[in-house]
Amino acid sequence: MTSPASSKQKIEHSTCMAMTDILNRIGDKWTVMVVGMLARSGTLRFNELKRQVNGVSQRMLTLTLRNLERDGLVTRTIYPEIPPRVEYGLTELGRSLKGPINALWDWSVENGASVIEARSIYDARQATTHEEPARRIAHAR
Amino acid sequence: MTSPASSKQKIEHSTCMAMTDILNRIGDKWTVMVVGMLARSGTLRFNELKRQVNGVSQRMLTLTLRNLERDGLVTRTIYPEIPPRVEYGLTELGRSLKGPINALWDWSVENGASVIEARSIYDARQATTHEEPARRIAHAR
DNA sequence: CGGTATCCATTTGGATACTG
DNA sequence: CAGTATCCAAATGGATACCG
Repeated sequence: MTSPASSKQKIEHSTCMAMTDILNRIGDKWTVMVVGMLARSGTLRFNELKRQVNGVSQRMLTLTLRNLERDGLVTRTIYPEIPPRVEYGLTELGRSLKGPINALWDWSVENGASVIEARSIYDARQATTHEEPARRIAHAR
Repeated sequence: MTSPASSKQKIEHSTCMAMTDILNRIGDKWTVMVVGMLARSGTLRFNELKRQVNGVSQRMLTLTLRNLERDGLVTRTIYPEIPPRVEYGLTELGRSLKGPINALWDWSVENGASVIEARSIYDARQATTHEEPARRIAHAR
């Protein structure tokens, strides 16, 4: 049931879907790091990536790269040599993601400390055995 | 402040930590939608939010809001009335997230279709019972 | 109205072993 | 080197019931 313009400007459902979809891709544990590394280096081999993305397991790097390849963000080039060589790089579409990711990256660098601080304040408040509520309560009118 | 030409060479570990940390917050299933709604409306009550964020359960909305409050991105104001009224809004820090989120949102709107298309191409290729490899193979040199 | 508490299914991802 | 395959633990999140 689509109400006729009665409610406020409605955010289009398809738009939300697209956003949710993309967030599911870049919101996982390793994707942004992988894209970031590829953006910096242009092209990297599997184990080069594995070394640069600190802590990623072989399994997860493979899955992350496959998903990125499937979504058209990363190219995978096989060189039929022995030992085998496989190089990963960003597609044009993948490179276009650099902007949004950098925006997020910059925000993190600028405001990460504030978030950490807010957390410790919040946690400290919870730890004060509820002696002091100190919550945000508006005065009754 | 840090080493002079280190920007290209090595990504600072603390920087990656901050980015990972923020991604863990905004990368979950509901956070971006909640922040988006609050950014649009300025302030919303719990059930108003619940109606606008399509599909969110009461539990997850509560958890999402608590995390955002803990991170200093959202304010929670209790009006001691009956029935109770609680209003949520963005903090200054929370509003500063609008930029990066919008960048991502815009990218999704612009490129969402390309990703969907890339997926179906990839999947179709996999479905061709491996008759045609069609993978990206560089010619041996 | 605005939550908690509990239970449970699904998803995610790490460790390990094996392969062409 | 660049993966697969398998197993398993932890995290995520939905459904439901109850509460001040």
